[in-house]
Amino acid sequence: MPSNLSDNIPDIVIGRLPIYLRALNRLAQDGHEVTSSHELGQILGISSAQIRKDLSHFGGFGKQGTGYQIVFLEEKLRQVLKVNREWEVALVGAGDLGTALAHYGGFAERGFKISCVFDNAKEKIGKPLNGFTVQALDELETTIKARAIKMAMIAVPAKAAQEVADKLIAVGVRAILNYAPINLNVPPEVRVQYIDPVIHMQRMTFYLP
Amino acid sequence: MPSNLSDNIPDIVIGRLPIYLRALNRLAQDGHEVTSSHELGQILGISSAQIRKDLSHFGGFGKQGTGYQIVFLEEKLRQVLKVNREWEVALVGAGDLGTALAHYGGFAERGFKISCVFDNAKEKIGKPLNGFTVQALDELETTIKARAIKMAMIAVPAKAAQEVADKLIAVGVRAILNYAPINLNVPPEVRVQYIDPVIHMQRMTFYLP
DNA sequence: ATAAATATGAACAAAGTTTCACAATCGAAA
DNA sequence: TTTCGATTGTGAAACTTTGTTCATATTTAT
Repeated sequence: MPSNLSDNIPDIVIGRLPIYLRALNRLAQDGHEVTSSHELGQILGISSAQIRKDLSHFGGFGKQGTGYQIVFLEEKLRQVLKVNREWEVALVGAGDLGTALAHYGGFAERGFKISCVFDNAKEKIGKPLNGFTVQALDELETTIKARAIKMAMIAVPAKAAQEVADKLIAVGVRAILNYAPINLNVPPEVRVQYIDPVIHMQRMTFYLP
Repeated sequence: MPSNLSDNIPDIVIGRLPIYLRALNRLAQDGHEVTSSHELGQILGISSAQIRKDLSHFGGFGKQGTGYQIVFLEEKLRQVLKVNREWEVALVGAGDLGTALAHYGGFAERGFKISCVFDNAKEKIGKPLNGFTVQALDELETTIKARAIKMAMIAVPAKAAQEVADKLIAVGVRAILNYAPINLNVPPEVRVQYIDPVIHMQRMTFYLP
């Protein structure tokens, strides 16, 4: 009898759900209506048993003999992941990277709406950026509290990242996507995900001759 | 008796080494000369035992009672990861993302030199981009083979990514950093790492109230 | 010199994750 | 209606990863 209520699902399982969701999107776009754990596993390079076991944490979404209805499974996964609604996201840092993130359409498309941008450089404050006005860091507290924003992206230099994170957490942010190449120290109720492309590159060179 | 020779080290261990290296860099920059598994663990939120165990796969780099000499350990980790030299990298895709990647200084700084850029859009080919000239995809084979390039980044739309990957692999690339939001099908001798920021965001919303 | 404190590396134990294997179920076809 | 092939969901087994403990080595303080 599986349950949706924090059954203490392993984090590694949660980490695979967005990948399943992305593959299902693609299958649906390509006109498929049903799929199977075997087919999904083929696409993703994961065993079919693992996919079935992962999904079974949240309920029986498939039909024996048939497989999974793609749109139904997508809907269920969106519910589980809480991405069946729009999330407002604060962006801190309006340098090259911050600017690129503000312009990237993929966030809004998939439910994450960047809704304010902060920087502390005088020459950037007040400038328009893809529909926003870059705000001073001083305004971070007011803006984020007023909108009850819970998610943020950090795109500032490494030496400023911890301080920015502390500020964000103090005003209620609970999930941070950190592009600064540094580990953040955060309390346990705050989630952090890291993106540092060099780390990924260094992880691959080990296997090269 | 630990060995550097592919002792079949778990990939998860390899994945942590770049993170150790990044933290060591930072400690060195801050003027530290030695550290301990305990201190590193504090910084990274990892147990000290795990750090010692990970490192012991490659040799005894520390001194009992003292800890680890930072520059020595950095050098050893660079050797293990094969990042104690410069790697040439091909970039495919000169759109917004590709352009941002070409301009990002962090790759060259840490040993990954983007040394050619490809796109198939007529209006981009021949244009200068941070010191390179954007080349047509037709020239991919000649250029990559001539320079014996083994690493590439894919920054093209999802629908083109698999085809690009196939081309790259055919001409000798063995490690791919894929920014397209799609899983690539590759032979076992090729490593792929994925960067899709939305996936990271979706992984965090599960834990939000 | 000696004792106390610190820290590694290795062996062992515990916890967590993945795979296996199969009963139960479904839909289609004879 | 019965049979057949396909496919799920799941408990048990196998495997991987993490954490604990301890013998030993080094440094520092007395």
